[in-house]
Amino acid sequence: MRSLDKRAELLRAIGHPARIKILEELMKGVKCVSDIEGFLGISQPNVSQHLSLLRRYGAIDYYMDGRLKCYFLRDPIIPDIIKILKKDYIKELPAPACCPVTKKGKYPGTRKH
Amino acid sequence: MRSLDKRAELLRAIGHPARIKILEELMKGVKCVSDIEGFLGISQPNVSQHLSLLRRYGAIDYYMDGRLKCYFLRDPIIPDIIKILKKDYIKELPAPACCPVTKKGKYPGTRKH
DNA sequence: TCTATATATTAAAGTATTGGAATATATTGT
DNA sequence: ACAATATATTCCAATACTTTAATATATAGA
Repeated sequence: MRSLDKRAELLRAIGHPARIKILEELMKGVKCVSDIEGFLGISQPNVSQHLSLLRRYGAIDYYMDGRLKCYFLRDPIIPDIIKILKKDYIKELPAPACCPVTKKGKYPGTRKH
Repeated sequence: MRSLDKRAELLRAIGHPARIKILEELMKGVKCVSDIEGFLGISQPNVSQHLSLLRRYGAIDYYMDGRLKCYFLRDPIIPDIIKILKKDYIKELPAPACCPVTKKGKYPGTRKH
């Protein structure tokens, strides 16, 4: 299992609108840099920076096809996370039942709200 | 479905070792602030700051029990993400088959690696 | 009401992330 | 070898995040 630090790192690597969009598009299939530049609408150097970061964290990789770099998903956790982010959750988790026991013990006072 | 920006925001809210640990512990049950201070081993004000951030993004909430604040998970996406982060993935995603078609078209040159 | 306990807030300082601009590198076709 | 295309890198200013330290607030019990 990933260390706590690696888990945090991974979430931060994914946690940028441009990078989430890149990963979502890569889920549909391989894309070269100019494809990505096309749907992101940001500068080419900035696209490269985001791709480079994602690759640094092992989320994606690429191979050369002529002079194109074809990027694809590499870390299998990515599709799982992307799917969950798109999921619709109808309601909040149920609040815990009255007066659960914390380490300090169930406080004898009355619940305020 | 959450907007792209909200999805990024959420991942960044979770993406810190202390906050991941907090959420993991809250999955086991309600915890008050001093419980959390106990297992994180960081200062009480810093714990409060992390809790406040998680609450600002709707990930958690609390109720009062006497003078204790009992924190619990609120956003149902949290357990799903925490579970995935702990999952063991044995191998990388398979590299795409040779010469897939990108928007620019399948380049006629030879693959370099 | 006074005190102790539990938690929150604020400010300041340090650190990391981001995007723009300019430039560099690599590969193909000529 | 040269020009054109595709992508990467570097540097920098701006912004955002994190932590520490000090202080503030709220509640319960005496």
